Amino acid sequence: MVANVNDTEKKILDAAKKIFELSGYNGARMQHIADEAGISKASLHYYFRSKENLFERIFHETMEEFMKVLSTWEDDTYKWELKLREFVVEFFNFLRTNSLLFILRELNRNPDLMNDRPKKKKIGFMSYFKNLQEKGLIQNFDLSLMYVFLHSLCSYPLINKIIFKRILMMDDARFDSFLEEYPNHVADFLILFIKQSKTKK
Amino acid sequence: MVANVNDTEKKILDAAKKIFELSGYNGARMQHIADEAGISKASLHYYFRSKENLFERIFHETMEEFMKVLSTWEDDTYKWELKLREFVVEFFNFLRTNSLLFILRELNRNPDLMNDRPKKKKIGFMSYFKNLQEKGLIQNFDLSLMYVFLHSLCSYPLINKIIFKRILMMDDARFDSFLEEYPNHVADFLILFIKQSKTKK
DNA sequence: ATTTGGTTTGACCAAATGGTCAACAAAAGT
DNA sequence: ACTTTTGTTGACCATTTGGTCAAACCAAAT
Repeated sequence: MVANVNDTEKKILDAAKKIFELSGYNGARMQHIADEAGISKASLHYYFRSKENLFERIFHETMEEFMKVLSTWEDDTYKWELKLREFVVEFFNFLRTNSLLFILRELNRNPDLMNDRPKKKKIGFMSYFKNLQEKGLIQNFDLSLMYVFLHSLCSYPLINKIIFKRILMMDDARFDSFLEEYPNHVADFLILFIKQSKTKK
Repeated sequence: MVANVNDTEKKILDAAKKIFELSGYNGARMQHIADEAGISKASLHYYFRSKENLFERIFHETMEEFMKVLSTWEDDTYKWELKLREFVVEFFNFLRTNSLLFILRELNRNPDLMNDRPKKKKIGFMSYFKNLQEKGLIQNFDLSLMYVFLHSLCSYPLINKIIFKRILMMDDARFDSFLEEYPNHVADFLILFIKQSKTKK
């Protein structure tokens, strides 16, 4: 029986994402991807002309999802403390199931991957807090710094899991329960950071 | 003229570190390493039996340097705020010239690389602050959390350079000057974090 | 039943790559 | 001077790997 085209394509994309994330572009083998998708290598090449081709598809789709989560800063009526906490929790959970290390590794290998992307119009985070600053609801501190803090605190614990577990002597269960509470601590911390910040530039 | 053995070995290690950091284990080519070191591929194999062999040498040496910097918490007479700030600045500058992404990427590829290592006796950071807590100089908050914060804030901006530059719309010069002041902001933040922390466990 | 057009695959290929080896070169003993 | 040990290398090898292709397969249209 011949599977539906889109079905096969989906199986390939799922398999490819898994293998690329696990092994990176250079470590991934077309044969492994084919095996994982349950098809022949020749079929794989029938759907995607080349490894490069397939890889770029996966990479850009992952970036797309990533950017989508980052742009959920539409102004609503929450207090900003709540909004920030909600974002941190959501962002963190997204990162838990999407390998950011994959993105970083491949971007480091080939920075051009970034240039291929369409220019992003606006950063949700930036305009949201700029707005608060203009309204005088929070102090006029450096938003770039806070952006970097936010991302660092959310991303790094997940890509550095192995080392943290080892150094903090936590087994998987302990570390997982640590991660469970973690985003709320991050939110606490960022809120504190904002509230105590003095105006400067 | 035949170069000194140790000299050649050094050239190889330097070349290998450069190539491995740039391309990762799977992306690195023995020929490239040989070229970079200015010797033949056969000579490379004369000094290091295999790629795996050479790689592990580089990996463990890098880990060693890394751990050395992390252990500079010998108790001295500084106020802890000063000590912390000094550590952050030093650690951050170390990270600027040593690719941590390399470590993370390869550890992700093969977690056993960590198990090969001799067990580390003590984490300088932990005992230093535990000591302060026992003396009642700081509150009794969760040190693991602060450890993760410290590392995340120091490490991530450097391994995520490419994306941050793009999103914050900074050119190399702007981003470099941002990084110049950065560790002091991190120190400010961590000090604030410690001072306002309530006792909990 | 036959044709048609898309899908699937085993077999195969050329290039790349880690690794070997015999021969040679340079130092170091003697 | 000579022998031995240590370095060095071009040529070569076996395997892996991305990619191709002709033949087979299959569902739907005729």
